[in-house]
Amino acid sequence: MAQSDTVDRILDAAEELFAERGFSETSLRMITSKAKVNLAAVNYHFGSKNALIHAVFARFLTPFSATLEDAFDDLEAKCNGEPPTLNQTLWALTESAVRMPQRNEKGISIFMRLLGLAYTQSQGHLRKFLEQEYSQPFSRFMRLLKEATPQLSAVDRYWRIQFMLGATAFTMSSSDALRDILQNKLGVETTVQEIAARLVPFLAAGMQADDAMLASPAHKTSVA
Amino acid sequence: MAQSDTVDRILDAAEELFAERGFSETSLRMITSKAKVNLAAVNYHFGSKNALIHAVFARFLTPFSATLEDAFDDLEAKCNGEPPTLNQTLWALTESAVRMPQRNEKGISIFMRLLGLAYTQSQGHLRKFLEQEYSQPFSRFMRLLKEATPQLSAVDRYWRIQFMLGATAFTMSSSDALRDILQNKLGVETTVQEIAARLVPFLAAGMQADDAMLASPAHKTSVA
DNA sequence: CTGCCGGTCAAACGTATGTTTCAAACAGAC
DNA sequence: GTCTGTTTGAAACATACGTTTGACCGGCAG
Repeated sequence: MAQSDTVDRILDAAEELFAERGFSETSLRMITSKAKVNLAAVNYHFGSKNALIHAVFARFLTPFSATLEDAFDDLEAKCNGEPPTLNQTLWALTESAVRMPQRNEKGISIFMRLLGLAYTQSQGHLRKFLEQEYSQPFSRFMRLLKEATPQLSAVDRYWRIQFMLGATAFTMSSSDALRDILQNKLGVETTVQEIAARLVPFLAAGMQADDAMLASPAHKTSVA
Repeated sequence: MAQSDTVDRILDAAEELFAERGFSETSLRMITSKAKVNLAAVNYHFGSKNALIHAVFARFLTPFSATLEDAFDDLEAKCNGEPPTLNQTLWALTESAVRMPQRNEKGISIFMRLLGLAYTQSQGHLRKFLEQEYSQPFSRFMRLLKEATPQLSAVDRYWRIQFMLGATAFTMSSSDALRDILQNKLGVETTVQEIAARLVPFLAAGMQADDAMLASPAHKTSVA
């Protein structure tokens, strides 16, 4: 699972602990004892705890954003000229995520949880780091979304994108727990891929919802 | 804004600081100095920091769950026998939330953010507290959702409820930041009520999405 | 062999945290 | 006024944290 190299052992342990417990709630001492390295090693190799957090993200996010750019290239090439549909865009994203080489069986769900935490725990430094390091693929994804939903007003699209992000980040960030619950209650096994396969139609439908009715709940009695 | 009573001043300050910075990232000294009370007052009146967190939630959640039960009562009475629709159920929830008497102008958005944090920050004690204190209205909401979506399999419904929760918790938990961004980018003002009014159709559409296509992305080229 | 250098180690540093202590101030009852 | 129980106040406590230090090790060039 882990190379004997100190740096990788630290990254592996940190990744897992951060995902389990959050950033502030995970101490360097937990990390170094799980990684079986000396406490000082973190500051020696990374400089600070914050820098370690950044490194954990960079290790996954850098190859991922490259993969994603490729997927978007392919998609746009295949559509020559026409803007890709919403479904196509969403699938390009989820497939890129799923296809990433995974360090272990938990792999992607760990990282989804980290992304969710990054958004929720208002760690200023992290948000700044992610924004200025990975703004390009993010902007591109936003542009594709815009072109795939020309019928939406800018404001509607803005909010619905937030809703999509929320459903995704939240679900993925607790996908382990949710999978376990489902396993116990209904005896069903689930993979991250299957969750994604359920999530995408949900998102696409919500994104393209027809909101004839808005603002007031006067239509409470209206149809399903 | 706040009574001169020590307990309330602590609760007000804690509520605001927790919402801004999270639980672990907010120290008792921040709270007591913002509330202009002595440090020891927290442990005197509440017993511990965790108990203070619980009290912050209870102050809002207890009256809210009562309001919600009433709303569900009304709804079921109005439908005599027939199960309420998905839209009706969702609106009953959001209206109950919006109608809660608010301590100040931030009111509900602060509390939405706290609820989001409660779910994300894996503070074991908090989740346990919420589950065993407010399980009844929660179960009732789940039952209504089930009756409003009989066409869904148990597994589908399970996941889609998670998606709804995610979109809601996530959006509300960062609703302040999102509102500010929107204000700066598009010059649009937004209230929590308006966000809810956009969210509900999104959720309803996603919940009732027709997933003829599932599992495999072979239909990548299929329609919007 | 000597000198060096990247890496590891145990120990300590300074600071911040949640909690406790105990005396002082207060309020209401008698 | 005095007594009694409750609430505040300043200070200390013990612990945990992120970070720094300086000694130590092992391989390798000269």
